[in-house]
Amino acid sequence: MAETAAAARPASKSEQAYAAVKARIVDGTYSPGYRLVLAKIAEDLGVSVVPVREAIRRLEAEGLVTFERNIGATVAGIDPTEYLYTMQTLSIIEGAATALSAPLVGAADIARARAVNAEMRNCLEHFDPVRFTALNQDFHSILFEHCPNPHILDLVHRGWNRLAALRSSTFRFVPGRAHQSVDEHEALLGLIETGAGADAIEKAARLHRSATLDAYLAQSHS
Amino acid sequence: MAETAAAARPASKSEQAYAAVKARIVDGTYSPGYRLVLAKIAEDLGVSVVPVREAIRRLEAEGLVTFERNIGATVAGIDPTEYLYTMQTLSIIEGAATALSAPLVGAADIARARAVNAEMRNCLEHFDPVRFTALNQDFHSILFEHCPNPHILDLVHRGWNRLAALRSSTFRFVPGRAHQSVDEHEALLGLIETGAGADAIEKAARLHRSATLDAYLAQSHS
DNA sequence: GCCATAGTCTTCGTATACGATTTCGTACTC
DNA sequence: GAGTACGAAATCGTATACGAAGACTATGGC
Repeated sequence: MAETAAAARPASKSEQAYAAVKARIVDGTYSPGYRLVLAKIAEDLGVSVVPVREAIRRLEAEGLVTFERNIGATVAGIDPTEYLYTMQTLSIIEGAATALSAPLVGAADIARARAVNAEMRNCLEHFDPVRFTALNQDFHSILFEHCPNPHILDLVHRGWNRLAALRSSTFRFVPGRAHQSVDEHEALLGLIETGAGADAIEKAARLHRSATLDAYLAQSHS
Repeated sequence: MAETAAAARPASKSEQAYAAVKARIVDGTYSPGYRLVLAKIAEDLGVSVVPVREAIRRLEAEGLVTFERNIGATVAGIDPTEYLYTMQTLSIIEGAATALSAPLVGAADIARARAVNAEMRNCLEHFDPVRFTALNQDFHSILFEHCPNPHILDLVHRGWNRLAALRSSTFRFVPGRAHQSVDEHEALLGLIETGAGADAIEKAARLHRSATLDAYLAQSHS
């Protein structure tokens, strides 16, 4: 990584704190329910509490942590209904983003996506839920990153972050869904490739995600 | 002891600052492009800069202000593309919220909505864009407030706040759209009343909003 | 007269300090 | 022995202070 001397932006302490805490939440160092103590984090990062406070509040706004007045912050997650809400929201947002993005997705992008999907298919044999989930994110990123509306794109990213924070490599719980998911990916690519209507693409992308949610719900209710 | 309303805690300075600044943005005291100087706001509110800083950052996360490092904060808005993005996002989110909310909307709600719409129709004669916009928000609120997914509901509220901040009583620019809008409201109520499918309701709600956007675009491009 | 440069001034960024609030532990009473 | 009350420790909330970065202005050279 290029901290290329002078060219590197010093990055404010707030940013550093934000990135550091977010990374630890996403990678699981701070698991859901973990108590985030301002002073401790500040010391760990070698900064004062003020920037850390700001970072925590930003993470709160994104829904990665919950904050109670005079009590402190804890890493959000765990709650299954929270997972449900997040998935449902993401299904809507991501569906829209994918549809808006589709006209801007070129042949090269399709090829890349297909390569990722092939990797996912390989992954099905000796199944690794974490790797599969990572590839899944790569795949969908290719499809929605061209979305011309920055607000929607931002919401999609927030949704993915929340899911990551919830530590729900969903496929860990419903491995059977993985196979079907790969097939749906191919179908989705076909729709985009043939220039299908925005409605069709949106519906397909949305159903793709809500099907995963349904699989999870069916699993956990049994 | 009992949580009597009177004994309500004074609400943190951060909250006060947040509410105060937000109110001034929404009511137009701070118009788009206005330079928000931390020290000045802090003095006005009789607090220190730290809570104000936090408030500004929260508003930034909501998209009501933009913030540049070492430069300062300014009230967001003005930019027509920003308006476009916000409307498009809201059309998607509000459409989904309305559809999810529909099964929970009772006869009493329908009646209230119809009353509001009647007022809007009256309003058409001696047209007051600001009042019309306010009623419009009331109308839609009735339809989406029952949305069971709090995330989506939150996103809808953020969208409306952004629109308010942009000061675009859209109907000021496209008064001709108002009449059509009232009719679409009635159609939407009909769909909900007759228990139409979620797809139909979502599509109707979304089109209702994007039609307003299209009218605005057609107007401004001419 | 115009552009470049230096100096100042405003405003943000962060550290430190202190007061406020909550929680936990301990001792005391019934 | 259980419950309550008091006190200490931990943690958050906010004020103040100082250093740094950007922007304005004035002055000098071309």
